[in-house]
Amino acid sequence: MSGRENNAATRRYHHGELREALLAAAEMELSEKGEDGFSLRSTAKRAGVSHAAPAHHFRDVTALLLGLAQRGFERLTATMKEEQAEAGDDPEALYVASGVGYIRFAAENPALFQLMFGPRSQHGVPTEFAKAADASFSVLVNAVARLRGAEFLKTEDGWRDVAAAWMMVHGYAYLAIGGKLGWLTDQSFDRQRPVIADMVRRALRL
Amino acid sequence: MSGRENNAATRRYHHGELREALLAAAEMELSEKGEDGFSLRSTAKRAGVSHAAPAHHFRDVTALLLGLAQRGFERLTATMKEEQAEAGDDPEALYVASGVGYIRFAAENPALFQLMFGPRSQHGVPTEFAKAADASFSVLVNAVARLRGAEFLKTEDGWRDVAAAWMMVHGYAYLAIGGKLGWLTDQSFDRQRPVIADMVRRALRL
DNA sequence: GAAAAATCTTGACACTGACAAAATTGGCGC
DNA sequence: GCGCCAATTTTGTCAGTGTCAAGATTTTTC
Repeated sequence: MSGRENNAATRRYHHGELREALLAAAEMELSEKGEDGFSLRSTAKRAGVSHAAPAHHFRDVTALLLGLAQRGFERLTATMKEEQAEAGDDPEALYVASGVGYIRFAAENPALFQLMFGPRSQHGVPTEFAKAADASFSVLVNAVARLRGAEFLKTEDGWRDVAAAWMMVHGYAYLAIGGKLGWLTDQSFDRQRPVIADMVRRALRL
Repeated sequence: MSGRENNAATRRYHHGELREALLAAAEMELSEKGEDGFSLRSTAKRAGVSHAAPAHHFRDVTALLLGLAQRGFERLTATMKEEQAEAGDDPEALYVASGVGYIRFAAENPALFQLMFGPRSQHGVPTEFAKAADASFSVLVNAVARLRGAEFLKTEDGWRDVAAAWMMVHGYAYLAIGGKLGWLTDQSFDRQRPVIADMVRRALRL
């Protein structure tokens, strides 16, 4: 025997997967306490290591949160593609589905979503982070491209369409999280779908 | 003489207007260091008082920031009405102007704007705060009402219009602040106005 | 199998927000 | 004028935070 059971992993001196464990612990910490109230020491405790252990995997607390946000973008991309997959291949349905996925992710991961677009994620982010964020953005861009044509996207009006779509879904997501849309968000997400579809279509005047 | 000059006020033992001075200092602190990095002790120092002085005017740091956010909403309301005043009395121009004001305020006070809609301002806010926030919202609601008719606003479709308008301006504001709209925000605000008008009109399919 | 690198722990430091107790001041009745 | 009370501010303290340095332990490499 060798005392190899613990919270998150086999618990020897060298954890082995501490980086992953820290990200998982950080997500729990984030969704429980919010970005304010988030504590590095507390997440370390959650992962079953000492308070200084994270330093070898993340330079500082911002680096940890940025790593978490990066994972968030990857999952956001996945959620949008998920919705797309269930929408068939009609371009308009595909476009709407992208927006629905965006908003569903935000509703299911409110604290994480706010972190992904919060002040920490704005200036001077590492390249990998920017790539993950761009990938999410691209899902929307591609959906609009399939609807309007790839050529159109190179024009000013094309970018306006993309921007409008993004603004609309982002605004929906943010206000919903903030509880400003009580008459909507009191209902189940499935009952919001037609409203979301309406909103998303407005952005492109569909 | 009586040693009555200092940073913010006349600097006797009883400050006299400490509450105001703290809010002013807090806004500087916020725009310089952001919501992360905001320090109560540092703002107290800015206002020229000891670290525990704010306690008698604000229960804790959240109460101070909420007071600041409340002022923010009052100024947001003012900015929207300002734009309305310069827009004549055409209902559509009035509606567009409301959105422009919303976005201009956000662009001019990014950190404050994020505070006003951040996690701190979401659950269990004091009544006065909610009133100030509602007042800002009402400017938009009234603009839509003047455009669509007050009766229409009581219907589901009416609320959808209001929500769509809010989502669009909020999304624009947030993405602009986050630097996601570089091709737009690199330009002066006045050159953004036609784009903003376009976006805001999309929300109501005008 | 020993040396080197990576990983984790312990200990320390300055800083933070919050609380308690003492000090200072302004306002009130007299 | 005087004295007392309440409001305000200061000083002192405490637990908790993020980060750094040094030591302990393990894995890897040669």
